[in-house]
Amino acid sequence: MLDERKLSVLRAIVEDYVDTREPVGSRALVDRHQLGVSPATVRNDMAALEEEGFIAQPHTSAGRIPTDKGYRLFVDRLAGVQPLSSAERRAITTFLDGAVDLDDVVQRSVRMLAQLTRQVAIVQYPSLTRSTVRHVELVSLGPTRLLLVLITSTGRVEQRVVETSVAAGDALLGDLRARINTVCIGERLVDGVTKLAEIPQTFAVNDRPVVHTITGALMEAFTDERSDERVAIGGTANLTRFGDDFDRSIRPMLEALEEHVVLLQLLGEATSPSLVTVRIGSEVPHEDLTRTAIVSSRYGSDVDALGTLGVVGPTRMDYPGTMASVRAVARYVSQRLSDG
Amino acid sequence: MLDERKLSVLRAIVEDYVDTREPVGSRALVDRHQLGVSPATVRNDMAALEEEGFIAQPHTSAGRIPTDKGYRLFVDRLAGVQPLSSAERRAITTFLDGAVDLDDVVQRSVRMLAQLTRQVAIVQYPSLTRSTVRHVELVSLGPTRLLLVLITSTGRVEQRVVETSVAAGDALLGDLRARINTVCIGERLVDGVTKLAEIPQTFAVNDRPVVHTITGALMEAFTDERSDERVAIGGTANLTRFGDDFDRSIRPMLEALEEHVVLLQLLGEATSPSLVTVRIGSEVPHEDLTRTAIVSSRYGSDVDALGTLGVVGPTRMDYPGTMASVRAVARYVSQRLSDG
DNA sequence: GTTGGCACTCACCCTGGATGAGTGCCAGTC
DNA sequence: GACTGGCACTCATCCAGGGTGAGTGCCAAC
Repeated sequence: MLDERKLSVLRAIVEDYVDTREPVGSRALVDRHQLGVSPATVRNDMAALEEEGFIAQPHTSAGRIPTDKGYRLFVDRLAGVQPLSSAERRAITTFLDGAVDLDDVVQRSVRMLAQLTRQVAIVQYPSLTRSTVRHVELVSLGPTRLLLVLITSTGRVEQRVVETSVAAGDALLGDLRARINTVCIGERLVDGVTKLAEIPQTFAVNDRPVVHTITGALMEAFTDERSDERVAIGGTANLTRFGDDFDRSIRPMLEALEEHVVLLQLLGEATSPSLVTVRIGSEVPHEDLTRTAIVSSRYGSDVDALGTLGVVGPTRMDYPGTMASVRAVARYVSQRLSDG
Repeated sequence: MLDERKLSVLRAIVEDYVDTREPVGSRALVDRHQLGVSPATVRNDMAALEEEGFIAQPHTSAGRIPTDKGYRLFVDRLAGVQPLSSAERRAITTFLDGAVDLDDVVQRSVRMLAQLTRQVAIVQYPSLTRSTVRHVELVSLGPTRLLLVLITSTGRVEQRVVETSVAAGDALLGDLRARINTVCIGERLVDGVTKLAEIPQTFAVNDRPVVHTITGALMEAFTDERSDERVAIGGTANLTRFGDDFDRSIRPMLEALEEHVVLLQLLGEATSPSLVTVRIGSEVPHEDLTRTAIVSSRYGSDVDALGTLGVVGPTRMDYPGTMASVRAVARYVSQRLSDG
């Protein structure tokens, strides 16, 4: 039903449309590509492709543009993997190597991704619950006031202030600090919680209430879901590059991008690391973004994803290039965060 | 030269133009305001105001719009201070009280400000160098690897990884940690640096190189200027509300907003806390933002500003309302950060 | 100093015809 | 049966031209 040449025609249409932003006609197609057939033949193929729903006409006397279904086929079957240039690889490495801490890594990744793809980039901060504990610190702020500091292997720092009903002595605090760290360091936060729960029992009955308050607050910090919701966004100026009629819909798109929770849903459904997920137009589960495509990838180790990153752009985007960039940055971030 | 009525006319023009986004003519003016004179008289006043450069005509047969100079006069002399409604005050307090840590305070402030003013909001993270030290922690990551953690009174956390040439024993580290904290806690970071510089001499000669490496890295963290450059932005979707011809210039504006360093320059010139600074159109020292106005205020104690926050909007904005919102949020943030 | 009247300007809107890219269909060719 | 050239048709886009009306500046009168 879809022979080789029809697929070539579809590929050519996608490529030209991505390039020129204009509906592509049969004549232009044979001029720009070596299809070896006449415009009339291409027209027949186009009619067939339209019949199948892969391309459409904006209006009667215009050329064709790919539909979401067309892009989908293009991505699944036609897009060759286009590796990054070595210059681009170098740029990623040198720019991101300059980061001094986690915030910096995330910020720079967003910038890099936005610049490489010339689209809106989104990077989720590494999930807290799936990170491992590097260190827990208890800082006394006053007799009954305590600052809890949690440092994860990915470099995230979380803090909480706790009020205890009675003062906790320095000796007790030191003891507790040591106990917590021996038990938790290297554990994933989800696992650390169960370890923390057992700690109070190992203390003298008198001390248990205070210890319980502290470990309780720490357990809360370990499992705070809100902390998993942090994202960084960059390259919003590229929204305007979408062009033409898209400018009208910038508003809702910007609004959607500010709704970080929504974004995370969109990104969250990406599959395993090293795989790049593409969602196109109507496949995007958000009303205001049905005219966009989302290219995303998880980062982290293969067994345990830490977070997701990706870009949002017009369905008319350079899929092979974008996918390559997203994959490259995801790989870099994975590696960077795994060895601290 | 500018009698009372001419000023009223200017005020009326500004208010109507802000309201309707359209050049305002003499008839509309007398209809909407109780000026007590006829359109013809208003026309004479308008001619005088135009002569002085406070208003202008987009084209011959159109109404008048205020110039930057006109807005300036409006802000300086005509804008009554418009206090926030008690509902708005409550909204600010309850929403911001829910913040759990510094990141949260900043994020929520940005959102609040963007929502109140319906414009693009910018909040600078509290300056590191002007904050005071709450706690310094040394975490051993390996025999010669150390994680330095600095926590400030505003809740900022900075971290650095240091490699030492020789291993630092636990006793030494404990000693050093205690020494650093006794000396630095409560000090502003700028002052802490000088205190840190004296620490190595108080240690045994053998230990000095290691101690020196550590305090050196810490001093660097204390004075890292890049850390002062963090800002949060929100409400970019409101850019599209600028309307009309502004939509064209969204691109450069978004780009300017992504250049955080530039933003800080713009904000940085704000004066003391509790005062609100307004820069209008050509007064804004950035090429791509000459069609915008910036309303900003410092936050922090009166003697020592910690950072700046504000909004960027079209010169055609509700100055009294915006100034009130900016002042209110700045006050809240000042108070919130001063008592941790 | 203020007002009503009046001529004038000019952006904006609507209309209608010309233009041309692109299509679908069909008869003819390999 | 697949491909091709020719041809009539469609329709968005562009451009010119006339009408409309908001708003002004000026002037004479109050």
